[in-house]
Amino acid sequence: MNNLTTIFKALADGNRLRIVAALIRHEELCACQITELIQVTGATASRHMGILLSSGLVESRKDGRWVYYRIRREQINLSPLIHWIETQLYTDTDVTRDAKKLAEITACDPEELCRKQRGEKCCPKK
Amino acid sequence: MNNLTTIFKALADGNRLRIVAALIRHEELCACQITELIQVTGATASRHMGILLSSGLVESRKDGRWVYYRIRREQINLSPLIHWIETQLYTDTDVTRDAKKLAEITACDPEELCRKQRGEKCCPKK
DNA sequence: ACTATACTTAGCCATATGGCTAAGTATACA
DNA sequence: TGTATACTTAGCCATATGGCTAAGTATAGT
Repeated sequence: MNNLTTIFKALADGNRLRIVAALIRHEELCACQITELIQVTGATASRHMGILLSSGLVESRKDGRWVYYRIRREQINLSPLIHWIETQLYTDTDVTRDAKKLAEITACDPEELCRKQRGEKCCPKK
Repeated sequence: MNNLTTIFKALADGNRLRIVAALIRHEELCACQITELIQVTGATASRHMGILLSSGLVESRKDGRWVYYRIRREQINLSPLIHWIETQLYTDTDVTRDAKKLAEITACDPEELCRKQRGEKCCPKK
């Protein structure tokens, strides 16, 4: 039951739910993309990802300086939950707004995105 | 999405999850039975039930001085979630302990249970 | 009408949570 | 080997949460 409360606690925050929704649609996102999406500091995003990781909902993969996150789809006992969330969010206005924003975010390299986050110019659109 | 975070917040507490688990098994329980199960004051139990009610997971029915709660099973979009929780908790040790306790609790009338909660003698077993 | 009582609401307190900044770690590249 | 940088961890602060007691509400029974 402790296990289950950890999962629900992980999902009981608007920003983390946005992240999960984003990962449901995008297969894999890197930390800076998630940071850009929810508009918090990298430190805050990192902590959210830590919570999602330890709940077992999400897994990460390190590639050089970059960390990529994805839904742990091989956890088959979680998949009905993920699927349910997906159906609940299918027509959600916040999620569709995020989806639009994510399209822009994923359009540029993480490389460029991070440059932008340090205040430099990047990514023609917006 | 706000709707969904409300649901997950409602489930992101050990005592409320115990209550949901109890209601999954017992169809209907009254406030004093829930209070007895999770061993908090009536006021605290009442607040937990308020949170579960406003999440839409649970509904209530008043019968005289008694209030009965049950899972809102007619909410068909919630039923996959409820079913998933059920499968997750099926072999859970905390839940089986609660199930045992609930058997004792439901063995006596709410009438008697409340008498016990005021410190009077009640219910032969324990 | 009055009292008892099952539950709810209000108000208090300790802890948990989510944001931040600043410092730490690890990796790429000159 | 040294610097830049992508992310993590530590520590701070404001707000949220979950427990309690006490007061309020509604209903049953005398």
